[in-house]
Amino acid sequence: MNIGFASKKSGLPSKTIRYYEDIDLIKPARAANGYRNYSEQDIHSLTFLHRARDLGFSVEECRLLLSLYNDKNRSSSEVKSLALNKVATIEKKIIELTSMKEMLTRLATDCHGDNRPDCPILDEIAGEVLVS
Amino acid sequence: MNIGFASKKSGLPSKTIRYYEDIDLIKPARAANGYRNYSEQDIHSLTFLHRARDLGFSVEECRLLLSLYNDKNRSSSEVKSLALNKVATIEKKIIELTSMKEMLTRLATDCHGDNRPDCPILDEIAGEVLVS
DNA sequence: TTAATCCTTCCAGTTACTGGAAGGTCAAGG
DNA sequence: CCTTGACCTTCCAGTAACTGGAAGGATTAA
Repeated sequence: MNIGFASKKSGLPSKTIRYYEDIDLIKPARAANGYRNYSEQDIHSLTFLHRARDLGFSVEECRLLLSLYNDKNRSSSEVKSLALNKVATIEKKIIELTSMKEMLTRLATDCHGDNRPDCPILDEIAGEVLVS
Repeated sequence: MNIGFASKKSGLPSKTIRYYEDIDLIKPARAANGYRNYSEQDIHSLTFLHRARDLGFSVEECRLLLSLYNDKNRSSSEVKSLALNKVATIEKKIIELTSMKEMLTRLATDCHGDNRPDCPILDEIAGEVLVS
């Protein structure tokens, strides 16, 4: 099947699918006219990639996951440790975003938000008084 | 003062300070030898930028915040709405990350993580069974 | 004088796509 | 048979916000 259909099946934009080929993630066959021709297995891989990306894995991590998926001698511990590392990274990011959010919320609460120029938000960004 | 000192004062790497000049955020004076020469006011702006970036504002938003900071006719409501929009964006991101984290945690819990190849994580990424 | 540590500019690379141009192919309708 | 529209192809450039490194000039201390 050609790229438009592969896109619909996998949920990835055609542009992204071509990009994945560019970086050697999936190489489809070619039809006589030069069009890409995706097998069921290819679609499977594309869907796998789509889901792994949605779970927060980088493209390089997805490459590894895909190779592990196709490696019948893999150790599940390798996959698990990838997943747990990702969880840790995500947790760190959540903590960081939460603290940013709390700070901004406090600043916004302090600001009356009308047409006058005095603004605690700017004052605090400018001043020494930022407390997280 | 030259860029190394400005870097120490503002907490921004010299590279970043030069980059901010490149994109017209802050233009310091130049000494006779061609070195950048930062005034106290420049340092103030750099510190402002550093903090606003840390709060999650994009560089373009920082440009706007800096211009508002220097605009004595500003309305505080404009600043407040920037802050509240940012809070909303951050909240969305946190929700997204939290759902990724929960999913990965569940997958990792289901995986025994030893030297055998069978792995529920890969199975679920590959299969139709992803439930968020 | 020389070595270390600044500073300068400029070019390239990062991540993961996305947009767009220029042009080939295919299926359907008139 | 021709045209039109929707596909497909490749290639080039741009995004965000830096970061690294090369090549070379300036300053300072020993």
